[in-house]
Amino acid sequence: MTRTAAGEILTRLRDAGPMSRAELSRITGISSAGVTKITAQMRLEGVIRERSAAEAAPIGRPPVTVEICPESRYVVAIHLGAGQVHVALSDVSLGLSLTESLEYDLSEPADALVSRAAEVARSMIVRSGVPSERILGVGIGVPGSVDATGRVNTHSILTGWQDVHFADAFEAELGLPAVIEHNATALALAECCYGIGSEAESLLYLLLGKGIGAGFAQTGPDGRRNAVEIGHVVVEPGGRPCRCGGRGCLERFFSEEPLRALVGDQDLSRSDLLAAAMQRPEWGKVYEAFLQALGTTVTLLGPEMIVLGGDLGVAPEAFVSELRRDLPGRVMPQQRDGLRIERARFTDPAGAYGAACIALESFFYATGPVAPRWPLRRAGRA
Amino acid sequence: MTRTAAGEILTRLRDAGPMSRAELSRITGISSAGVTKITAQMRLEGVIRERSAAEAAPIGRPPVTVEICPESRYVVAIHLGAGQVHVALSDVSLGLSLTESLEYDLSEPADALVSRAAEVARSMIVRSGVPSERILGVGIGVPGSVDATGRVNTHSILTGWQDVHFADAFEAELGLPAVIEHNATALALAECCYGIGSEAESLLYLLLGKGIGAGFAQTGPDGRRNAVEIGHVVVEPGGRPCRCGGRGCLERFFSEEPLRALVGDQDLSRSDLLAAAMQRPEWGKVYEAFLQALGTTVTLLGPEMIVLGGDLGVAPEAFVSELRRDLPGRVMPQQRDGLRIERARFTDPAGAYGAACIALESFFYATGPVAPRWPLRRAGRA
DNA sequence: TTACTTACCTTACTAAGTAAATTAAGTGGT
DNA sequence: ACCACTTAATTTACTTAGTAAGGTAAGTAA
Repeated sequence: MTRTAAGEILTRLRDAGPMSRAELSRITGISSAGVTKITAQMRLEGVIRERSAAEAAPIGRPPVTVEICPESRYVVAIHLGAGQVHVALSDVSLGLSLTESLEYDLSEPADALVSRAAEVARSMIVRSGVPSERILGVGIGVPGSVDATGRVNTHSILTGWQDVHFADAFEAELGLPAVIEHNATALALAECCYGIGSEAESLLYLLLGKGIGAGFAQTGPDGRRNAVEIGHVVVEPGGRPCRCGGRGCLERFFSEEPLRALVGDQDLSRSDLLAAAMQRPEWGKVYEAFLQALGTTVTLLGPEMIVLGGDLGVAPEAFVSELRRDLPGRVMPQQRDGLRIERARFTDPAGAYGAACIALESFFYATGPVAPRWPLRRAGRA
Repeated sequence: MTRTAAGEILTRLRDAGPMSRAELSRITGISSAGVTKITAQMRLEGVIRERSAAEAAPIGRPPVTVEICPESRYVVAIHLGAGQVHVALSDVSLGLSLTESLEYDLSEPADALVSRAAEVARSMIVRSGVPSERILGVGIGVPGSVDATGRVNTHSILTGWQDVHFADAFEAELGLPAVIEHNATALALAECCYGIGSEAESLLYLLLGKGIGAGFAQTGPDGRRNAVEIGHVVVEPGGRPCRCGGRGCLERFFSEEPLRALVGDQDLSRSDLLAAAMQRPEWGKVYEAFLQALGTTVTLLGPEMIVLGGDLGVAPEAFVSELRRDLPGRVMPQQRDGLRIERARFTDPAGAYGAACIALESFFYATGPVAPRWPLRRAGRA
């Protein structure tokens, strides 16, 4: 979706690392004059800097390498998880400088939650000492579906939210532009751009927690991204009823509650749950259901990589190696060859990384539906 | 993916019908000055015309309605189906003025087929009497996967083609720019833009023929489209081997060959096959497999409408009504509510409509990866 | 020193739009 | 008949984001 030459240049510098203006011109197709002009502007804005040339070519004028200044701009990341909110401040290389979390009750009204999260964000901004004009915007990750404009949370099963205008709400609270995205989708993009999937063209991010969800992301201009309701793929037609209204959904087999029931231990930490479940005789059926749903998802969406996130990111090595062994047999040969299965790189406040990534795409790399905000002089004019 | 204001205006005139410049400005957000300038250029080019105003508002200066001239430009459509090629000439409203078909053997080399198809296209262009500068380009529908650039047929199971550069080949043959797309995907877009799905935001096109395939299309800027390998969704793990390399794929249950085996009649026409199959006692299992794969596909992709194409487009009414009754129970409630199931509007040389649509998107409405070609004066300068 | 190569910058230009003011073409009140 | 009012369309002057062409910078090699 990269639209402007400036966004294209920044994205290349992020993905391929520091390089000379000449090389930028070659790989982007932008004229060298254009690169000069745009990089000059960016240097004025403090967004990129020159670096004392690396290995010069043996001939001709040695190139000057330019690189992104990670701390030149920041975004606020707000991850609304199941009962927990993470707020963080991220630089443009997805480095989180401050993070904070807060608990909430799933029945808490959305607007009350927005106020509390915004208060945390405000105090964090103050504490960080980052001048406000360097903070470009807010990215919000939500545990449910998002409309096409990236402003409304249309539906969240877990909390019961319906058509909540989170972007509007946070913009009003913080005075910064905001975008929202589905949690797993945001994480898919984060892994795709900055994490384990940076070499892959497309990726499916699997998120196991209270439920099981997924997101799909693709790099490049016109790279699409979308939520994937893998938790509600039917793996046992006519099976047990699911909160989604269907029957026999994957989530009724492979998510916290059914796994806990399988293990029969309510005190086990969630990260140990999978290891314990794998010891049970009934595990085979659960694993088969998971494999079937995942195989179908890969067949239909064709990702080059599967990234295991949430509790799957800390799954026992046996689980990962079994999956690497068994999944290829469930997908088409063309997909099978290149298919990689990896653990997620971003953990801990994983959702905050996703939310930050979404904000960066929109407000810094200019690949989202919103105009970039880093040219400060233009923003100052408004 | 609409990028230029000109493309945006044309797309609106297509989707919402003729309207005044003022209204175009309002709904697109383009300044009224811009609309004036752009429409003036388009009128010069002969692409749009004014119409003696419709019902004027009771107050203020009466608006002048503008509309697209369907016969102002043409594209060549080439549909490469299973053993049959359709070549057609289409105006910008997807009206096919000439169509022709030719048979080929599935083992015929791709380049020989290109030559023969191109020869048909050349003679058709001559016969049509359309001046060559009004023919914008070629759209090619292929029975397999296509790379991201819209130029290479990476893989076709039916014919065994691998990495065939159809766009390059037809450009060389015809001297016109070319784009390719997966057949079912092209048809999805055609139904979405001009056919039964014009009110829907997104749609899944199901194509039953020798195999079963599908395509997904979404309207609007950033509207994505992609092939959907529904035929290779596994509906019976460990089942009968499929030519794709997997086992128990839907295509082993629900496509020409297995249906014919079910009915036990080799002479039945393909359009009567489904009706005959529905009478057999084993139909229930086949239908269940279809329902399961389709339900999962809808869950994962979330289309607003399902369009039945190919032999499904002429399926018995009983089939369609059963599907309308049974499918909603297999998808999530949010998807269930708005989900519509309809027969395709484009039949006969259906694939040609798809191919034409793809060409129009790229070369006229400027929503594809290629620059629009309708401004003749610019093209003349090159 | 001179020739050559590659990197980068400057100038002049163009494409594609916008904002603000102006003109056009109707209605209805007096 | 005339004028206020409204909406539509156009014109003018400007802005933004680039490109093309050519010049300058900074090194190596003979």
